[in-house]
Amino acid sequence: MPINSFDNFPMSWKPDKSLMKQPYFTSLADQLESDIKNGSLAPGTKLPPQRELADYLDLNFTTITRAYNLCKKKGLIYGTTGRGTFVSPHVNESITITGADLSPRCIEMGMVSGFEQYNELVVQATKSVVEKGYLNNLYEYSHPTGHPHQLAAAIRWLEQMGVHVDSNHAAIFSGAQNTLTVALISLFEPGDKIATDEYTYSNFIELAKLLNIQLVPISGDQNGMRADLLELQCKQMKINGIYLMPSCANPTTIQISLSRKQELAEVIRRHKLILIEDEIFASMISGLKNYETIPLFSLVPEQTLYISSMSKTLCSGMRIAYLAFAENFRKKILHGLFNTNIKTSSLDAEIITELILNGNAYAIVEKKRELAAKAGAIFKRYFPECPPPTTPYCFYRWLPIPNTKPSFHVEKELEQAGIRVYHSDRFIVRNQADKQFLRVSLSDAGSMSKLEKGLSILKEYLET
Amino acid sequence: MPINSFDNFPMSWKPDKSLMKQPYFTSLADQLESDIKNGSLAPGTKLPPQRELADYLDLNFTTITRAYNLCKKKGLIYGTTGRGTFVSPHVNESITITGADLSPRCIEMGMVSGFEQYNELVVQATKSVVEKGYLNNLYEYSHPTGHPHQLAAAIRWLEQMGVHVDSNHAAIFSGAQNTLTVALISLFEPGDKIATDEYTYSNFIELAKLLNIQLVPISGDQNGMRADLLELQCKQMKINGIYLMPSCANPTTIQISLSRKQELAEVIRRHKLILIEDEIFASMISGLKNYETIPLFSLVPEQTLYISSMSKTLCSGMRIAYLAFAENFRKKILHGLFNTNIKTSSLDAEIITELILNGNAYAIVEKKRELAAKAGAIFKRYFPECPPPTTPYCFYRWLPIPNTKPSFHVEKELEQAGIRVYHSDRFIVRNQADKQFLRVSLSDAGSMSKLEKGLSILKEYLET
DNA sequence: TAATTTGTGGGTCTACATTTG
DNA sequence: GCAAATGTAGACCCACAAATT
Repeated sequence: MPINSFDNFPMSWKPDKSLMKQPYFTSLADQLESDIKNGSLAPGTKLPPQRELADYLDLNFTTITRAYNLCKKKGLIYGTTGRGTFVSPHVNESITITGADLSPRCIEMGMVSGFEQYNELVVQATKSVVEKGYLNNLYEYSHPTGHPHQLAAAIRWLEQMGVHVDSNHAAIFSGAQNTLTVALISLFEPGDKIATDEYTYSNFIELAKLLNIQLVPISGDQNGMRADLLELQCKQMKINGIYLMPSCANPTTIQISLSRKQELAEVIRRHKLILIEDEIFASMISGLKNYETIPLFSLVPEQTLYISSMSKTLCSGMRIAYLAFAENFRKKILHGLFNTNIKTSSLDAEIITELILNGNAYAIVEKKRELAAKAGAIFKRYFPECPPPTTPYCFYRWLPIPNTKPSFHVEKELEQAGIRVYHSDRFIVRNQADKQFLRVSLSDAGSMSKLEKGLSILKEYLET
Repeated sequence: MPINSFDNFPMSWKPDKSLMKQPYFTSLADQLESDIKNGSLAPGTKLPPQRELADYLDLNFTTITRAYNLCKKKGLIYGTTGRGTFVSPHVNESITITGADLSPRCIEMGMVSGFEQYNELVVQATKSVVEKGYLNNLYEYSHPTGHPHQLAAAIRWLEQMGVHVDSNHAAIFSGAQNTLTVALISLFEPGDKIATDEYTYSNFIELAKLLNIQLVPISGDQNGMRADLLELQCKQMKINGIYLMPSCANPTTIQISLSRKQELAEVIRRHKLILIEDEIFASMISGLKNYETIPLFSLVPEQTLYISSMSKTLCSGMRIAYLAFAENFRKKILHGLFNTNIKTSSLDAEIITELILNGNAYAIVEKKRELAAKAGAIFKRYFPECPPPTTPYCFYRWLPIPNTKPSFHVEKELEQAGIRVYHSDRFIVRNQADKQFLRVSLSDAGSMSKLEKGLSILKEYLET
């Protein structure tokens, strides 16, 4: 997507003077919003500078600032001092990834919900929970953060990820997305800023947009987000938090190196950022000798929320995630939990607890590792030139593609060809990127042969 | 709580001039916040007028406005043109009702989770779901709004409440509070205003506070919120939505009469308010000849979200609620659902579905009616002078008490005496009230004899 | 009823920081 | 490395509306 290169001669956007009425700034913002929404202002377009528009409309330029601010709050545009104001990417399409509406003749390589082949073990756990005969207790209203024995299992699980907390500093939530929601609502205000990777998980981008929280992208390299650039950005503006997926960034598959973690921790501490450490894949590498990892939680415990999702790891139908938090977040997080969810399904929590206690959780992880390795090998056969993920057992790949077609066309054409994959534009936090990628899920095709079929369709598409 | 009657001579609040530094408005807001939080400014206190403070601090008065605005956004204070600016009620205590931390020797008459005696039927439903052998399907990631047969059951249930929608206009959520969260996030912006009764559900008050949504209390009478006052308020300011619990307001037990519903619907339509119709108890009276009720949803369908919670009705351990919505909310609501929850627990949804399909949902409702009637009769024996609820089978009572002690002392003293009940101050939306009440839950004592014990403790306490 | 008090909303001015050329 | 372009932030002024006296 080229930035409008005519710059401002003539003005890239001319509001209709006749529609302007007091209050001017809302009137202007409304026009801008509708022109963005109806498509006459495409993502990436540079808007006229505030002073120029003010001149044109015969207003003080700070009135334009106010109009732009309204749209900025809605995530429609963003501005950089010295450079200008631009229409945000994907303002019109929702980039949310839901797994819904897939045509039955299409192979799923978009969604990453994580190898459903071993749900049978979860079914078994369900049966054994039901047979134990204490369901009645679970069905009463109590223990909104989780029943004591459920929390104990959660803590045990977290310990294996290197996160050590007691039962007053952990709680059971309804899945990772729900945990993120509560975290953002509880600890941030509308208008706050959170640093993220340049590419990050689409549903987090959308959630931030919903809550009027601004994401500030920080560039990174093969070791993860660059700490020096984070430091720089923190000096420039008030950044309130940072969102990271250290063991396997979604979608880029980058794992943050230990030394980078230490550098980042330093900056996080210095600028008092609230760190949201979203670990969907930590369990895949924890316990592996060669991939020993330590959570950022252990480096800056007093500022970190550590999220361990069980949905991808164990079973996507179970909406369970564990959150570990420090004492200074305790009151706010629990307050947020009570007032947004009241509590998590006791039954789901119990089933996951059963899986942890009877050891099958580990069996599932082990089997998913095997599947991930197998699927990864297949992928490598088709795309040997694709840079391999820094993390082993990653459930998806980040495939560079030629920069020829408008991003959403690529998705559509591939869907017509019979596979669903997601384009890098869905994951982009702010600016339009110069490179393009596809996130290729290896875990949801349904079988290895379907995966293989899907990859061959993809390869053929990219070669023509 | 008396409004500070010294008015402003000397000023009720003097910020420390030496602490003022640029930017003044944040500096001032910070001082105000900390003085409210540390208790030196009590709820209800009238703050100095903006111009007076400005004079004192040698600033322009709109700079004070900005400082006040910051605190207003946080819900710490509120202002009325012509009258002044006041410290909000319960700024320091969380009024959230969670059911947690009840001392074991205390009888629960605070929480209203709703007669857990029939959870055995839910256990049965769980077993039969497990035996059916299609759990594997439920555990895969699909149908984020609910599986088709689950939605079909939901629609059937909603129909019995007089709400008619198709499967594209209903979705399954993780309980009523979660539905409210998604509704507020999806359809409102920070700073928006929602009209409510003068007393309303505490967790809704807290949720609104969390999301920076302002609640505007509208007075009512025995037929519910007064439509003329709503009209008046809508003319005065931009109100974006309205929150009602028509069949049984929590905590006041008032049922909105049919004619009042029609008047309210008229105002709601005229001012294009988004109506959140929260029906926890509709199922208790639906189907009863003498209490026929029609939902506001049927009067202004295009502007209404109808929430039917299953947690209180059927089983509080099941986090399931149904939401019915009109086409124009569809996109936003589903977008909100996907990005805050991803989806609801399929297992919980399936169990509730099973209960609806096998008829036991109705059996549970019928049995809870009996319990509610029985508990109500006991209550009447102890407190014959307490005005009876307009709704039959209400799970709690709204008991007027003498206006002698500071509100939260009453709760504490009663807890020491052996019962937990909640004081009306917890439910108050804005101003301090002149009358005081207790909300007395009849449904959670555990047994009728415990309830009776609790009521006798309460009676004794009130008589001394 | 008119005058006063008080809060709200919107537009303007100035200082300043960052990016770009 | 400086000047110009450009966005950001804070304070001020004025018009106005509602509540009080």
